[in-house]
Amino acid sequence: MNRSTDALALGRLNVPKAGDVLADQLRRRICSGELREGQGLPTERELVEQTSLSRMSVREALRILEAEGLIVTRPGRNGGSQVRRPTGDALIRHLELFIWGRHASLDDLHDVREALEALAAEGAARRRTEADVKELAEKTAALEAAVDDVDAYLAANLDWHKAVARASHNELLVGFMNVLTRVIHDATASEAFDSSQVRASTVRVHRDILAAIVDRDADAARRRMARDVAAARRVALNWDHAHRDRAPQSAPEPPRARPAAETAHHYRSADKADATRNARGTRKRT
Amino acid sequence: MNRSTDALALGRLNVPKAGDVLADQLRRRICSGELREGQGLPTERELVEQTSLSRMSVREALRILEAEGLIVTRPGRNGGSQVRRPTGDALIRHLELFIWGRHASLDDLHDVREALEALAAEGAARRRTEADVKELAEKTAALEAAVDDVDAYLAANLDWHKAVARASHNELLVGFMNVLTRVIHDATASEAFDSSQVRASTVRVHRDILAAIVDRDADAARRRMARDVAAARRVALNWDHAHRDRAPQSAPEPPRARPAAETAHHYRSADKADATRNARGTRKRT
DNA sequence: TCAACAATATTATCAGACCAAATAGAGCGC
DNA sequence: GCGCTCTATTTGGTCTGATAATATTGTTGA
Repeated sequence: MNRSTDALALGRLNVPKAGDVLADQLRRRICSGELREGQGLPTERELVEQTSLSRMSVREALRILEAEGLIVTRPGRNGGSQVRRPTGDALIRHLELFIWGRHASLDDLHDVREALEALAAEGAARRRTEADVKELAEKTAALEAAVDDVDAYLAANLDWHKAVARASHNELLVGFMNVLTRVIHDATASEAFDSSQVRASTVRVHRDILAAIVDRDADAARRRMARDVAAARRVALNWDHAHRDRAPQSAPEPPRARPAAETAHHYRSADKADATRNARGTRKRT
Repeated sequence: MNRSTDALALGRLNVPKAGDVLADQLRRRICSGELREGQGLPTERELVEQTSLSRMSVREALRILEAEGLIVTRPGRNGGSQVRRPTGDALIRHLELFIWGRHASLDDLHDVREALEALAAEGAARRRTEADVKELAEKTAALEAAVDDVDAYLAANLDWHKAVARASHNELLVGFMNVLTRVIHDATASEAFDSSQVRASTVRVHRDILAAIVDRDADAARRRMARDVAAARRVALNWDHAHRDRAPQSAPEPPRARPAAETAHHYRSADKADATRNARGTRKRT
């Protein structure tokens, strides 16, 4: 055939759209510090004038930045777009999608979670503040108090692990752990923890971990946390293997390899920090 | 004042826009498996008809999903939107923005990476196949061969680490490591590894790790990998501290703390799989 | 003084058109 | 028949202009 079939093979040539390039430019200006947090960005109509693009393309650019968490934009008179530092929320959303896209098996998820939980415990032992200790003590007490109610116990447990991650003062770790614990939690039948003996034992281990964090004993914290998480994994997977035949809840047949991790893990309104998805849009026209 | 100033304080009430709710709905349908990879999604005009929204809102929804990596959309006759599993690219972008926003987190990033690399080495030692060993041996040899060229060495190094993750047969881990190594690589000045002594030592360690993986000695693999990555982190950060005063390339004063992570981490055409951002848009009107 | 109301700035949305790109298929020459 | 080109059609990409919703600000009257 004609030449250049092998050399210079530039596949699929991604043509950027108008909104994309504007978003790129604005993003660069924001990240370079030229536009600071707080009030920034011209109004849409000013941008239209400056760029000589259409309103639509300008809005697309703003929408992209908004999805990235770089700006928030409000309607109304002193409205417009303000520059923001991205919080973890957007990152978490994308992490969740990423995990979904990988069809990771529950085993894989647990492996990664174990590694990160251990890291969190270690970091917490190293960098905890007094306030962290206070919070962790409270969460531990709450966990003990909830030991008789399976669902309350699971929620408290989730909460406790998140608090440990926070105490490590590693924001990235907090984000990863939030997502992982949530996905695993959603994919795990709560009946697996229906044994009060299991729960009591976990509470004991958690108290030991807390002690290690208080003592700033990073090594003990890591070891104990690793054991705790591994135990939880065994409990969950054992139950899962024993009851594998339960009815799939809604999707008729997730035909991928490992159905356990596939079914239920998207958009649960489980715990805190889920306010973004609440407001029901009751403002469509007739 | 009037009542409800304290109780029922729902602040800032996030009003979702039309495009958002459509995007949510489509996302749910995609993630539930109702829409599968490959051809999917109706055309824009069909969606307009079905939802009785305007073309603009429909396009906003599609643009959101596209930014999330869930769909790709191509113009032209058999064009339209295809469902895709998100690759790491979108996640990489958001991770970079995130660590830009929390300016202290290059350290955090390294912490997480250390934990995951160790896990990868351990998993590789446990679950490697003969093919994995063969590939790892090749990559190790390539690394040795590239020891004299800094850039080639760094690329080979990246490649080697990815191969280890693959050998662990944990899809999630592979994805995470791809993302993390890429972000760290982009944020790290290659000059930091300008010492051939450092490189030679790293090669030696890598050979030891490979030996441990071949022997299925998970513990040794984990330990050695942890040491290797920690050493690399020290090298990078030391260089960073020593050269903190170099001129920032364009922005007059990035007022945040760590300029190293600020300058060069967006849109690098470093290694493979970066064909998406090349095409220069030369199609604006007169 | 202050509460209701009008003016206004700004985003959100709609509507309809036209442009550009990619493919399918007809037509044509060999 | 085979392959090329050219045209028609489908589809996303963009523009224009107008209207609605929303939030702030100023004003006015009790």
